[in-house]
Amino acid sequence: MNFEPEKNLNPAQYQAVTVSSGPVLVIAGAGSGKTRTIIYRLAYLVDQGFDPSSILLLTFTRKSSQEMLTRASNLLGQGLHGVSGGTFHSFANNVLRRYASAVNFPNDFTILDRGDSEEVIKQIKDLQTKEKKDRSFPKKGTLVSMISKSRNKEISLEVTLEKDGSHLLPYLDDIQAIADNYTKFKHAHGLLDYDDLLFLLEELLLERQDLCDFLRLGCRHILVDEFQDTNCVQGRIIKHLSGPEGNLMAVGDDAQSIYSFRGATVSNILDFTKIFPKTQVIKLEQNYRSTQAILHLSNQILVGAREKYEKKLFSEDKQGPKPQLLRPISDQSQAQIVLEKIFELSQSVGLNEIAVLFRAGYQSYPLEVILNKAGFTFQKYGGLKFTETAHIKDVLAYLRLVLNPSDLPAWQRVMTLIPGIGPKSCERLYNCLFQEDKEFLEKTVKKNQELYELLKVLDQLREKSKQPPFKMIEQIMESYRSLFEQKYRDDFPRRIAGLEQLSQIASTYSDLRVFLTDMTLDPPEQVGLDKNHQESLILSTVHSAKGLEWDAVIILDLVEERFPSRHALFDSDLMEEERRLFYVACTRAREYLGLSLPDSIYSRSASRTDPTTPSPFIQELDPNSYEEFRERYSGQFSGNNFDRSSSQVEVSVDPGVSSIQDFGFCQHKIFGRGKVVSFIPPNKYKVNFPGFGLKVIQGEYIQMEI
DNA sequence: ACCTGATATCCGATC
DNA sequence: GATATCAGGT
Repeated sequence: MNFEPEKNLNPAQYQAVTVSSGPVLVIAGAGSGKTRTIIYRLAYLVDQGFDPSSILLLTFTRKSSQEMLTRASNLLGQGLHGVSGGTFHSFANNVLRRYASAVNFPNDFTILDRGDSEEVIKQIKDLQTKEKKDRSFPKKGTLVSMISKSRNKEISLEVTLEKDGSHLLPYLDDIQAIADNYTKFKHAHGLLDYDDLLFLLEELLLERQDLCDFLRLGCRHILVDEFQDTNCVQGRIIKHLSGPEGNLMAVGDDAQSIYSFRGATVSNILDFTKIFPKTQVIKLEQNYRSTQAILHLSNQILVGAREKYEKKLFSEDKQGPKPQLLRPISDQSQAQIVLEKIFELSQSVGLNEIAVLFRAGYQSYPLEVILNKAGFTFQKYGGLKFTETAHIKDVLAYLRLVLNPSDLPAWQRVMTLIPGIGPKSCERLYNCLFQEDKEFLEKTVKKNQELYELLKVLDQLREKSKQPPFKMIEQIMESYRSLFEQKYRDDFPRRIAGLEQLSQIASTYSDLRVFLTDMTLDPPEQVGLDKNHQESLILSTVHSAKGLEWDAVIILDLVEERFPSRHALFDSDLMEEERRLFYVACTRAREYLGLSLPDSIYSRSASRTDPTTPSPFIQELDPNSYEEFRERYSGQFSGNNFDRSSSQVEVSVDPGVSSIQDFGFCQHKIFGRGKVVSFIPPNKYKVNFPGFGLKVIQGEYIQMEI
């Protein structure tokens, strides 16, 4: 047995692992062995004789909770059966599957994913705005975002719009009405979206003391990972569950809070000690992951951050090369240069130890094309999920109807596959299903062989709802195939492969309900083409890279309007979050960090190439903390071209291409001290003020520091 | 009345 | 690349 905490942990980690009870807050800096600490904590609790089934482990993904449990049981040499682990949403789901009826909701509800919610919203919107055809009316995606954001942040729609989309304020009443109807609709059809899962769980805990007490038996020890990304309801749920004993350990890092758009609030961490007065705070400050050079650069990013829990990350002197600032001429050549860099890196580290990170899913597109051409296998995290493709959703909709016949969105999916049936006919048919008067239904079925087929299959499935899910998929495929062929004539083979994969995934499940829940709550990432599980490069959004680490990391598009995202440019809170996001990205790297900053970017809307402005986060860095490499017009980018002084010279050669210059800091009467980022002729400056964001200011209003 | 196919606009991250 | 609307077909 190798469970020897005193040997394998540093003093702070050891303290966190063996702390006796009561509320504990662990502030764990990036790479400080946070996962390791949680794993040892789990093992320790069981080793101390606590019943595994009284432990609840809440993590950000199900995968990470499973991994932690496996590693903990390896450590102990005994299984950890009975520990409940998963995300907040999956925990809520598990409780509500049993007790939703206690708060007046059917136990066999269907969970709506983002796309489902959008469909519902769209219909409500169409119904409401029948007469007007207003082109600037918010689209379904925007509507869902706003409504969800208002719920997650627990502020009114009005305030949400004021803060995040003031141009939509004229539509406030319409949006409010849509939101209200959306709630009614979900209730009428037994549907819950992600947010509902949490709020309904809270309602249950509040209103049913008996159930709350019962559930607490399984939560004598609660461990919450990534606590900085919990929102208000999640905070309250934990408080209810931990009860008066408060055996709660929250682990997180305020500097890595990157989910404010989902209502996550750092105040859950910052106010923790107020909510749980007897809290012990333990800080893990030793970084084991990154080299000194990477850590040095990353720490600089946080220098300008506004509010933070004081902590100082330090590391053993782990040596390594300076981070590199790669400066391709365009975003197109960026793909080429990154490919070459990957190739170079792959000589010394495995492909699966290299990751390319970016702010938004579409930014990896040019790189993906080039990687495919070059025959590199890669896996992409973030972006479109496997279950979000139309044909997969079609099949899942059949299955949803087996469990919840009042799931109107699912009916619409399967019925509108049939030629001649659109949303309107579907709704009429749907109403017939639940009414005495079946005339319209019978008439349509007689006329429409395919509809008859569909209903027959669904009846068969419902009769045998206990059979394994993959069997059901087989049956569905028989009737679905011809509809499918008509609908997806163009890229038939790829989609067929997807359905086979779905069937394969399904074959690992015996229960339909569990299968469907996992597909919405924890969908498989895009299933790659590499069947033999060969090691492959990782492409990932920064958000999806949370908690992961690689030997080599390259970050794309460190350019204003991309990273930081355009949305954040003039909102100081969002700007702070972009900063933390960049911090998270950099601290994923162990040995090599590459920052790519293209000088120009192709804009599809204008169909031309525009010069870029370097990201303010790059401009704030001390130029000595990285090495700069420029792509030459004359030939391919290579390390031999490296010439530090040349970057200054090239500015005069090509004025269209901006360059990084150190303008130093300045003072402003209102905004305080800020980093001057660029000079805008004739006499303005762009300045980044910590806490206020990027501002363009007249020269006479600021005072330069010497 | 309702469904289907063709053309202008907008683009964030996730459970 | 998706979404939203408009025009033509049953």
